[in-house]
Amino acid sequence: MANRDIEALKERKKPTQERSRALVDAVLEAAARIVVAEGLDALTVPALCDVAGVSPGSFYQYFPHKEAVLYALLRRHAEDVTARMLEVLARAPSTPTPALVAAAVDAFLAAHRVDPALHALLGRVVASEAGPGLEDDLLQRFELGLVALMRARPAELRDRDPEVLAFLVIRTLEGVVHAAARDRAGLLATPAFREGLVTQLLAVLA
Amino acid sequence: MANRDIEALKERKKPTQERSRALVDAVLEAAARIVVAEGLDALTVPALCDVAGVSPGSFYQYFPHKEAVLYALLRRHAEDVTARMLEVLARAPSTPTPALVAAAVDAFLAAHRVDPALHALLGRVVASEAGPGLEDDLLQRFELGLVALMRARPAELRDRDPEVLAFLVIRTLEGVVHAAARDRAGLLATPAFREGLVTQLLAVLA
Amino acid sequence: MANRDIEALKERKKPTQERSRALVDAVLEAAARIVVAEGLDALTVPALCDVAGVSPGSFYQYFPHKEAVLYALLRRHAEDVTARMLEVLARAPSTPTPALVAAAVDAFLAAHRVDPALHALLGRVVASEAGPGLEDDLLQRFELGLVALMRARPAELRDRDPEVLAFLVIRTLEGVVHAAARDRAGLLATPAFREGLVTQLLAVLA
Amino acid sequence: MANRDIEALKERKKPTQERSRALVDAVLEAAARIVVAEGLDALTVPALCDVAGVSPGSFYQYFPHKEAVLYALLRRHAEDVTARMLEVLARAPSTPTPALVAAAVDAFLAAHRVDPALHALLGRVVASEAGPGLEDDLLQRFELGLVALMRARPAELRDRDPEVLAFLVIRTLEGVVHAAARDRAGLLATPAFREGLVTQLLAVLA
DNA sequence: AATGAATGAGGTTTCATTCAT
DNA sequence: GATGAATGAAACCTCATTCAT
Repeated sequence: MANRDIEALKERKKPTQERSRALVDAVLEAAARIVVAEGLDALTVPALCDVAGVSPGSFYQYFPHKEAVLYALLRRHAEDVTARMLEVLARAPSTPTPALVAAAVDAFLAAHRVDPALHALLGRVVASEAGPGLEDDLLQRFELGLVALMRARPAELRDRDPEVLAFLVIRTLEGVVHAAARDRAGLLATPAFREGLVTQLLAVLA
Repeated sequence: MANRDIEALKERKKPTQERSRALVDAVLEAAARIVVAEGLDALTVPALCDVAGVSPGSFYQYFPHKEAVLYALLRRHAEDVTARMLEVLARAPSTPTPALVAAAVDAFLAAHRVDPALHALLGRVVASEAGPGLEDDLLQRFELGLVALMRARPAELRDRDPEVLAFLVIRTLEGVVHAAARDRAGLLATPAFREGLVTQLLAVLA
Repeated sequence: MANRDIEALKERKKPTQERSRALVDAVLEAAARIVVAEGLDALTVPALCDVAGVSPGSFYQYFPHKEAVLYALLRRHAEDVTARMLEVLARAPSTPTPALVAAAVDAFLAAHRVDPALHALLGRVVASEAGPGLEDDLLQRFELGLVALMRARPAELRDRDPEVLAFLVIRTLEGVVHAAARDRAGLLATPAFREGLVTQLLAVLA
Repeated sequence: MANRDIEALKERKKPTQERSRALVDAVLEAAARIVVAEGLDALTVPALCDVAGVSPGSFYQYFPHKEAVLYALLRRHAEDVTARMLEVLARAPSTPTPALVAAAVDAFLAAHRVDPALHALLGRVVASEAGPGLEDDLLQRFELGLVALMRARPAELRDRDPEVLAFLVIRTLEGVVHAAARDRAGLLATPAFREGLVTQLLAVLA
């Protein structure tokens, strides 16, 4: 799965029609199934077309290249997670830090409780292939939100660099939750796991 | 980069001669360079052979398949990291937890300061491709060491599950450090980053 | 030319369209030409594609593997021969044994007069590579027909085992005719050759 | 297994030394084993060297190319068979035709009762690859002997062409016996099979 | 707008053969 | 004379992508 021109992602027809939207959904659905069941290498265009019930010609009318499918999946996931996190941050002003952190952890865990295997995989894709730049606009909104939040509570921030702390918090969440999703799916719903995460992040933030 | 028979890794000739050892090293070196510079998909056998100055025939005399190169790289890294961590743990009896955690973080950071881009890739991508079982014997020795350590300090462990805590600690280290290695290499040497990590892990462990 | 999964033969697309039928024919034609001119080892996929004017991609859309071409050629030949022989056997009830044997020999010779070099190769090499099971359904129908015929003439069969006799007859025909096709193509049309074969087989059957 | 320069066969060192003779024997032995057990395609130089316990360098000191091994095996078999047949023919003057034919069939069957699978395979090799020219000097001595014999019995030959008859006899023997060796090894020792062959050949010859 | 046949580049791997030691 | 590491040509086959229908 090579790195590909991310800018090309918008070049193709936007699936505004109802039928086209269905096609795109079928493809993404199929991609998720294939990738979870057989791994990234099984995500070939023929396989995708077979599972999605779509012809290669149609496929290439909505995706500029194969990688676009993964990127779309990734964006979907990133949007979901970011939305949940921003929602939590939005409640920040009226919430004490410990409750806020707990809520954030819960939101993050909730986002990863649906199809954890897929999310773990997507995490890997981000880590390796797409690298920075794909989901960064989303991730950064979260990071910026977090930084803003911390700056708003200088007593807890003390004289530390909020950007470093935000980086730590977000990457810890991602790293640990994806690792659990991949290797110990059972942990995801465990109170001990959640408590640990909350403790850890609270220590950083306050 | 498909998952491949890990058992086959020992089937090929061991490079006992000096000449062969040089060949294997050249290949690993080349693989690291390619992967860091152009990504996992650029790691093809022809590319590998070109960069390493080796013929495909020779390559396949020492590696059962292409993936074996990555596994070898991974094992190398895992051995390095584990050795460092176990060394720290060995000093445990006479060291208070905060100093221990700081030492562990330092050791982990030190291990990732050489070729951080490669390590980020290895840690997150290959480890999961190869699945559990490749570096597990190494990783688990570290995890078990950590669990033992925590059980030896029941006052700090309280009634929490040491295995969950060990998982959190190790995956946090991996996730955060690899993310930094990939996206913000500058952070790796920052005191703020190190402090943050220590604080975080200490919060979990004590 | 390794033995290959015979079951896979039906996995590929059946050439229903006119265009595809032409492709398959071109490939078989090319295979016959190559094999006769340069031997079995010259039958490589690149050579096949070059001669047939087909791309490897297209080739593999209609043949599951290289061997399938030979199998198809073999089946074609076996079907031709078997059809001719069964046709002769069908006339059996009203025909005395000598005339029947003469007719069978003539039919067999006629089948091998077109492209004898190819048939010699197919008959002796491929039949055994593919092992029993590829043309067996065809060959056995002939063998069974022969057995039935002999049982219907117990005076001539006497107390001998018809299956052994059928084996002798069929393998003699094959062996001798293929040898002639290969080494002395001139013989195939010779009355002396034909008479000799008829005499021989008649001696076995009556 | 490509066709190769047969003339090159004598280019290499003749194994006159005792040690060399052992090497050549080991290689031929190994080749027979491989070919019978796994088929012609498994006869690779590495496999041959492994099984024979010989290094490739040594191998190429005694064989000009891989094919030479098969040719040597073939020559060995052809020499064995021809010797047996000529021995039978040598007794001809004092023996009536039926007894002679029976003796010839017996000799031929005896030659193929040792390692029939190998002989069936060699028969195929002759048929397909080496073609005419490899064992022909041997085969022709047999054929010529047979022709001479028939000419010596003009009453039985009548006005038929002895060369055609010799061809029929020899190819029948080869074809039928090799087929039996390959597909129905059990038949080789059967009286019914032997009787059938004798009857058949006798009908041609007398 | 959809289809799916065709393309052909290119990847992995093996193996016959040579040659330095 | 023997070894076995090195070579590199070449085979098989897949797959992303295009384009005629």
